[in-house]
Amino acid sequence: MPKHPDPSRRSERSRQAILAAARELVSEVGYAKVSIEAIAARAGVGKQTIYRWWRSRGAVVFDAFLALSEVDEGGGMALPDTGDIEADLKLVMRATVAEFADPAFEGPIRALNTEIISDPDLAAQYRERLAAPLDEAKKARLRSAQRAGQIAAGTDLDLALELLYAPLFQRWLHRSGPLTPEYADALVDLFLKAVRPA
Amino acid sequence: MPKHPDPSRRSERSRQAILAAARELVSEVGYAKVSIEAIAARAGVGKQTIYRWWRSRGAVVFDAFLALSEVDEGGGMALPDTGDIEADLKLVMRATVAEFADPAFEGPIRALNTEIISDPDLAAQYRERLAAPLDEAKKARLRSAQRAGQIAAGTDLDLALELLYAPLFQRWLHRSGPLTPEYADALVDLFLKAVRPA
Amino acid sequence: MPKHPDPSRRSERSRQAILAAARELVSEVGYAKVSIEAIAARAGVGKQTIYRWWRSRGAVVFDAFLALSEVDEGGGMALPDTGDIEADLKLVMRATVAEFADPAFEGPIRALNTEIISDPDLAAQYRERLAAPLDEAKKARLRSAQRAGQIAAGTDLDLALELLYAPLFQRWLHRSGPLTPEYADALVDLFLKAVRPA
Amino acid sequence: MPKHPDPSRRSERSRQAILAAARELVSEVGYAKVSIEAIAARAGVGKQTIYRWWRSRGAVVFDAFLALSEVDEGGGMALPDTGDIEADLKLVMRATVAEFADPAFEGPIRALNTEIISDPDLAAQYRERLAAPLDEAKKARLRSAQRAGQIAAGTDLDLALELLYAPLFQRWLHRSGPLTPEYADALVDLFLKAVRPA
DNA sequence: CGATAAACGAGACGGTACGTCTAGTCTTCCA
DNA sequence: TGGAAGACTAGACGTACCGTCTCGTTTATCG
Repeated sequence: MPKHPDPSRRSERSRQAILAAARELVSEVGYAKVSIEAIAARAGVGKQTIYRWWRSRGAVVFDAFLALSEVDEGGGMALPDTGDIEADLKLVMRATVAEFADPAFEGPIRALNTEIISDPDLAAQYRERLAAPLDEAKKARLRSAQRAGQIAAGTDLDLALELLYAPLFQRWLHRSGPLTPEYADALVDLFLKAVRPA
Repeated sequence: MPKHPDPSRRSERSRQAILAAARELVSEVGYAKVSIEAIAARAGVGKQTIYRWWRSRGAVVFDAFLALSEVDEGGGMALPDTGDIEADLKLVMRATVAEFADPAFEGPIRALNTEIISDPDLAAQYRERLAAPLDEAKKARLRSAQRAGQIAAGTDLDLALELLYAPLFQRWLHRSGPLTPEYADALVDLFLKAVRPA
Repeated sequence: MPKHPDPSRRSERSRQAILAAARELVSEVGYAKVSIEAIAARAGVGKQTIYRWWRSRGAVVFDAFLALSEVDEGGGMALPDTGDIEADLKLVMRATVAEFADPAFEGPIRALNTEIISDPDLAAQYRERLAAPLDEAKKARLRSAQRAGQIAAGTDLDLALELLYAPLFQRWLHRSGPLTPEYADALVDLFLKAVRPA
Repeated sequence: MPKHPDPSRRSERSRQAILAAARELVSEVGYAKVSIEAIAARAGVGKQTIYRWWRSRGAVVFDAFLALSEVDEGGGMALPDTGDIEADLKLVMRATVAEFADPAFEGPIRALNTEIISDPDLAAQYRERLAAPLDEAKKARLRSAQRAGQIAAGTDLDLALELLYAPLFQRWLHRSGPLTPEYADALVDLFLKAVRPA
């Protein structure tokens, strides 16, 4: 029978120290070389305290970055809405392209995806805690465009979102082509053609 | 100065044994738990023989599956071309959806992507040896549709291909939604709207 | 400053539970594998309760067996005295030999000696609470033999006792020879030769 | 099936480093606190190299001291033989008493006995490699005394040896009395009385 | 055709990290 | 307010692999 520790007695101080140590180590030595041993040492924490609350090294690091992202965005979050869906989307997609090109994001995001791919549990957490809020914000903008008659009324917004973002994501993940502002623009153009009202 | 072994003296018997052992072990215990030690033992081979010819565990396993795929497809490969681009694409996309759902492919493909994400070298090999031929076949079909006036003349086929496949790939990778024949159809419909002639 | 708990408030129920748990665990898994953790869990007691009242794991287990032995023998205890010192000693030594051969005694006694060797404190307790009463009984019988003129008047009884028992003990401890009734007899013969009146 | 490593490939350098480290650590921190981890670190050796060649921590430390003792004594070894068995034995026993009192020997010998008590394997090694040669030398002296008519012809020399040494050993092990030159003399007197010719 | 040099199987080596276990301390909560 | 419960820091346990490094043993050209 597996022991279930009592979360009410959990040390918040240790939890924070562990997440901070994980973040630091990832950016210092890279995700692949971060060990639970090193996190524990850096955090001034017994290894058991990590094993008690996380299933795996992946889960710790994942949590560390998720916590970071959740803090960053907080609750409210919205895409620009000038009324011009094309301009707004190009702005956003160019920003996204730039973000993916940022070496500081590169490592952690790739690490995140590495974990997500083969761990359905972490994938679910990722969707719920990170992707879902972002997607909702994006869909809000698309809905606004729908109301403005710029996007067809019956469009499946989940599918539309994939159409817009997945090409960019895949190109980045597989390094199968350059990520430029022009690419972002071309993608938006094609996307808008696909979803415009008949 | 790093020693460069002479490929002409390489033992083909050992090479085959290693790749076979790698494949077997991946399907038996899962990619993450396959070790070079285990591959060597299973193949009846010294560890050094693996280190001599491959850079990393990822490279071995990658090679093992690449070799498998390359054998499967051989040289020629073409998508169906009945003249009806919509019907042809839906057929292909439904088949792709089914393939991704196959548990036998699931594991290895996820493992492959795990390696690719953080190893640019393997990513390049993947593109050249696996993705490129497939993409070429797909682009050939799209060109045929272009000639038939079903797809706009100026369309960037690389981008178009991403528009068609990336949404499916991302949904599978992140498990962010169901992969059904209906999904395949909806994706093709949206895609064709995006690339149809003005 | 070390806290000295008030013995008057000590929970007798906990004490008994701890000693019982210690005894059970020793006979179940062997002395070397008994941990304070396991004793506390088995006794349904907090670890601190053990640390409060005992100095070490050895002290707990030692106490557990000492308590047991003290109960067994009670107060009165005497060697047989038929007037024939040779016959009486051979009887006693043969019994002792048999006791050492008993597998049920083997483990605990070896464990006891392990602790005693390197912990002077436990050694002192052992002498006072276990060895002294036994030795006193044995010396009583020797004194009786002295009075009967079977043992020299000036004999140092402490040394005599060592002469009689230490060879047997050492042979058992080091497993340096067989422990048989014949051995007991031979030992008694030699002993009596050493201590007989001039 | 337990793996049996090939002794011919064993690194003598590592073996020596391990034994030396073990000896150093025992005298620095005491036997009880010596860990395999520490020995490996001190010796500049992987832990596996220790586990490959020794069964337990006890076995390593044991070997370390046994190796030391074996070197010390070399092959030849004999007790003094002036023709006066009483004088010779008193000399030897006084020396033995002094040796046991030496704090530098105290620790290691107690540690040795701790291991021996509960590990029959080590006990056997101890008898063969350490005790047997010493006992043989002692028995040689007793045989010489037998030939000189100072000890009864039929005496069982193994038993006699125990009679002579076990009391001293037990008193030291259990700290049950003072170890003085006078004690040594008294012991020899009693011993000689036991074994003298009828 | 015999030497000679490479790749080979095997596996010991110094190491790192694993995940588990226990020590001994500290904290919380209950009776 | 003492004691059960158990989370905490610390660190050893024994195992699994890492990548490197000898060892002999094939093999396979070349002199």
